[in-house]
Order: sequence, then C-alpha cells, then structure tokens
Amino acid sequence: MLDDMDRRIVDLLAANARISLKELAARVNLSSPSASERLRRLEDRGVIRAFTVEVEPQTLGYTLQAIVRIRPLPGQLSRVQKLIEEIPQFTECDKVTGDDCFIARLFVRSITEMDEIIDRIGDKAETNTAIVKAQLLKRRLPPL
Amino acid sequence: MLDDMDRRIVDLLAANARISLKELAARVNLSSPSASERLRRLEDRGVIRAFTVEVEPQTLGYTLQAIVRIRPLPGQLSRVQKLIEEIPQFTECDKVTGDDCFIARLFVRSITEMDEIIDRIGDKAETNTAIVKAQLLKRRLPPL
DNA sequence: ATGCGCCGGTCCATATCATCCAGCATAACG
DNA sequence: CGTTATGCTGGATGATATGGACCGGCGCAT
Repeated sequence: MLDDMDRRIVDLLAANARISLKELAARVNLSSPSASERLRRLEDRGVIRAFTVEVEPQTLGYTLQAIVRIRPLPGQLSRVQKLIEEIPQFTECDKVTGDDCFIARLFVRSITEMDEIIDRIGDKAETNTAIVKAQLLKRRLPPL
Repeated sequence: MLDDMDRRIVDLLAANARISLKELAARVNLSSPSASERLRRLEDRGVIRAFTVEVEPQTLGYTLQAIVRIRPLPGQLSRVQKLIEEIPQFTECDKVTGDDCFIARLFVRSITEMDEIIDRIGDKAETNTAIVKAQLLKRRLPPL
C-alpha cells in the first residue's frame, strides 16, 4: 500500500505539516523533487486528505468537552441529523450501529451552554452525555 | 481571545496548513511579515498546537471504524488504560464521566482484527462496540 | 539474451517565498 | 504634549520550491 518512504513522509508531516520540502526530503534521504513528487502522489491517491491545524480548544474558552450519544425518536432522524450539523459546537459525529444512532463530540464554554445545546435536541432524541475528564489519547494515526 | 484577523488565519490554515505565508498574508490583506508574526504568536499562545495531516484510513485498508466504550473491571483501570495506549489501532481515547470510563475510536482492517483486539481487553473490562456506518461530521473547529 | 519503455530518481537553473531590518502610524499613558 | 509600546509596511537578501534535462534499473516482448 505505502512503501517505507511514504510512511516516513506521512509520519513526518503528521508531526509537522509545515516542514519545508527540503527538510522533509533530507530526513528521508531523498532529493526535494522526489519528495515533492511522492507527496503529490500521496495527495492524489487520497491517502493524505488534507493538511490542517490542531487547535487547542481550551485556549479559546472551550473548557468543557463531552461525548454525546444520540438516539433520535421515531421519525426524527433526519431532523436530528440536520440539527447536529447546524450546531457548530459539535465538531465530530459518527452514525453507528447499535442502540445509539449518533455519537458526537461537543465543545462548550460552560455547563450552561452544554445544557442549552442538549435541550435543543432533547425533544427530538434521547441523549446520553459523558463529560470528558481527560484525553488519554489525542488523535494519532493507525499503524501505516 | 482571537481577533478577526487571527480567526481568518486559523480558518485558512485549517483548510490548508501548507499554504505559503505569502498567500496566507494576501488572503487576509496583510504583509507576509505581519501574517508570519501573528502565526508565530498563535503557536506561542498554544492556540495552534500543531500542523498536521489528515489521513484517509480507508486508503490504507482500514475499512472498519468503531467507537468502543470501555468499562474496566474493579482494579483493572490502569492496566486497561495502558493496553489502550499500546494498541495502535486505537487512535483516540477519552476518559469520561458516567458508567463508561473510556470512549475510544478504533480502526481495523477486518471484523476478525476487531474481534482480536476487543478480546485483548475483554478479560479486563466490559466493552460496548458501535461500528461506524457513516461519518456525519468529519472533524471541524468549534466556533472561534 | 537484447532492446525498449516506464518509473522513479538526481542535479541544476530559475522562479518563488520567508525573513530580517528600518521606518512609519497609532493608541495608551505619564 | 512628548514618550513608548505595538503592529504594520516595503524592500533587500538568503532560503526554498519547481520544472526540465538526464540517468539507471526493471519488467516485458521480441
């Protein structure tokens, strides 16, 4: 799937996506045109979907984070789905098998704000909110 | 917290972290030294924690994704925690309030692989696995 | 076995970009 | 009203990216 070179390139970029091509190339022992070409192909193949930024929500006042499991009431599924998309404090949401239909991540600045948001979906779905106490594992890549 | 300029800079970088300073500056109507300085300060302040890459796990053979809720058996908490950290297929894990102690995201290449991994923690914790059917919301930033 | 074409690599020249510095405008403040 | 801190700009300079020419190894058909 990926050869060893590609893996090292992805790893380096995962650690710092703004590294220069020159340095990237040097670290994997390639010339910069080669590294550049490999990078381009990783993007073309869709392996690398995007280069992005990791923001620390705490510094922006989002002191509370919760995982919300959401089970829409009969007939409310698409309305609930739309609502989740529209509330920007939901930053991730997966549609899953099992009793809970959706599992979403919520960032808020206060318990009050959390309550307000949960209330907005409360009449269309059953919810179960688990407040995040610690992030044991911050986003990492599965083995390449 | 962040002024409007900063917000636009973060937004642009969230969309493409490898954009050149020059282009970044142009898009927010600043000179490149100014944009560079603001970027530096966003990093210093810890608002921007890292520049990273979004990988599409599907292209690497990870066709299955699950959200696993994990409730360690009495006395097993730290052992379970260590196990989660050691299994690289777990890419995120939060310690939460409520019945479930941990909520983790798991990437695997097959149901068999999933079963093996769940088995490894099965004797130390109760687990509840929800397979991801669709990603309603891929990672986005909360309102800045 | 030999020649051919493709793939992935290097090196070099040129274009583009980042960074440093000097200088300017503005706002806060004694 | 002068002083200072802050954040900006433009231009010079050094660093980096990019495109082109070229090369070697490998698989394949003749």
